[in-house]
Amino acid sequence: MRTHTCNELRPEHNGQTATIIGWVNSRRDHGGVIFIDLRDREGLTQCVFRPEESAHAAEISHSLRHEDVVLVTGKVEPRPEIDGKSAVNDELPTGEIEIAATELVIVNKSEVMPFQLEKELSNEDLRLSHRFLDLRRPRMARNLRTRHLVTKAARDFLDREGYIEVETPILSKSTPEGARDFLVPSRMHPGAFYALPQAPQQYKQLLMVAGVERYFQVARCFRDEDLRADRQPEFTQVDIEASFTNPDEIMALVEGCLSAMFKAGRNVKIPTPFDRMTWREAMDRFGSDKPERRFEMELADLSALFAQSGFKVFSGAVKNGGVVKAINAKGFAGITTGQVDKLTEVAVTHGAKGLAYIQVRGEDPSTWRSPITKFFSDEELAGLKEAMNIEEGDLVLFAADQWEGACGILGRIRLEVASMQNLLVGQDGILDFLWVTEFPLLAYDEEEGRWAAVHHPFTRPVEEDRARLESGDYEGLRAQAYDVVLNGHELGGGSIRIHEADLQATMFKALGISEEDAAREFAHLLAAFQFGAPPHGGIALGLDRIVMLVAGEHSIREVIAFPKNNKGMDLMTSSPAEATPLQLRDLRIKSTAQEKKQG
RNA sequence: GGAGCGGUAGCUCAAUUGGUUAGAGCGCCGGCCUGUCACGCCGGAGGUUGCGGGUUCAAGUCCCGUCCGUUCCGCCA
Repeated sequence: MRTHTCNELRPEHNGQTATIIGWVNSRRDHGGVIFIDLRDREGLTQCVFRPEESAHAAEISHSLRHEDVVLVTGKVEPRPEIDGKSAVNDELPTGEIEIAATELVIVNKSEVMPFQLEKELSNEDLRLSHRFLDLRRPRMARNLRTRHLVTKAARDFLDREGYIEVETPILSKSTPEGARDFLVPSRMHPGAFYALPQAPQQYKQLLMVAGVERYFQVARCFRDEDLRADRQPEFTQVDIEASFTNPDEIMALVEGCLSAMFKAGRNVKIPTPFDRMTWREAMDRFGSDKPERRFEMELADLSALFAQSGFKVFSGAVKNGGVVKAINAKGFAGITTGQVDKLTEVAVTHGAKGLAYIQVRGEDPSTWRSPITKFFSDEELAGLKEAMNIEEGDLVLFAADQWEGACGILGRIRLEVASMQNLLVGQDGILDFLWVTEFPLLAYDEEEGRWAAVHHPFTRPVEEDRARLESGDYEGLRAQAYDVVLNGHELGGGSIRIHEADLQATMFKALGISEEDAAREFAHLLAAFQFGAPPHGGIALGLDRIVMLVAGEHSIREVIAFPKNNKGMDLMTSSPAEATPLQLRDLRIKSTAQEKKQG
């Protein structure tokens, strides 16, 4: 067997006989002398085959092809100097030596590869259907290792903090709130189904009632919803819960945990504590509950300035209790018509009627190019110039609507403009962590005509808002909930929970869940709360997203070994797949074909 | 469910206004080469332009439908 890995031999090994095994990364056949770069997971080592050392090994080395698995034995030698030129390869850690092969065993031949490992591949289908080959690429191998290091760092950190990992069931119970569940039919209980957990939320709260006090789990979660670049139907959370705690403690814990994870995966020290900002401030200044703060372009409030404006779109919005907000895209007056159209489209997609803007061609407002400035008074123009710090070359963009809507639209526009202006190019090294606190407790769902939990139904209101919850005054209630944000990505969210049966019942009532439904769906939780449930709270961190950001990737698929494609399929194993009639019979489920037959 | 972008050789891509036999690089196959390291040089094979229909003297290119991929919206407590 091998005596060394492919990233182990150095000049100090010169003269020794070594055996290495791995994949043929490349072959450079000079007719007489042949070079092979042998690869294992640790690195590359050059093997040189010369007829004078072993005619046999040199002969069969000609037949080597990409990705053959071979075993090479030979003497470790320094790279020679040829015609005064050194053959040392500075790019390789093993570049000062080579193995002069005396024996070559072809362990296993490879078919011609469907793609070249050293080249980037845009065909996602091909990558996923041959994932076992895709993962051989150095970048993917590195990502797998990064994931391991980051996960291990989280486990080690939480262990040191007195948290114990407890596994909770995968075969679980469907819950009425939240995402669609994956259902698993029960053979022993025909017609009944398990659900795969969307999160171990209720189990971890029950573990608090059980007296575990400090729990964590690297937990697989499942949601049957449409996918995105940062969303998979199954994903992993670092799930944390503690008793007798408060938001400050949880936030400090998470700061320590994330520091350990980034240190382990990227060898960077992140400054703590993180900044904090209420949800209201985040929305007001950045138009997002996960602010990207690596560039400025903050939202300004112009409601007072335009309250009496002759431009009815603005004054009307204010009269209706709304706001006029604007951003100043410095130096972007040269925006193209196509880009304006694109921004307008973004605004309309998110519920705006249109997008008002001013291209600032000069100091004097008469030089400004805009479809709306003609409606403004001189005072309004002067006030606008002052409020927005308008200078030649700027582009000012407006939104007028109810506060949350206007902020949200402008927040999206802000990100789109930043993308157009390349404001984030070269900013990958900046890690801007932020806590967003005091999320709303409830939001009105127009479609369903009821109030819904913004976080989840177990989230505790801010204590001073509790009376309003109990009296049915749901507008603007704040939750003891917090999200941790990095560069505009939500890394995790948590809250202090409800631990009293009566408050939980009040919450279910607010969500329009009847007492009978609550008793049926959440009996275990309500019962548990009656036996000395400790005050508790926690958080869930999205491990896939964290690893993605640690690794500098742009999709979580790059840091998941075997991800699903956009349609939720595993192209390698071709799942989901139809079950056999026998399987379905055991489960007493009719196949689609049978149903059609029966009409 | 909706919108954008894409689908041309094994891979990455090109193909002018609709106009000759759809090209290039890499890979693959064969030959040459004793110091390369993405070796080099010579030669070769490889295509139902995702699929179906339409317009046209002529379609990779235009139109309609459909399938697939991807990004986003809805959705994701």
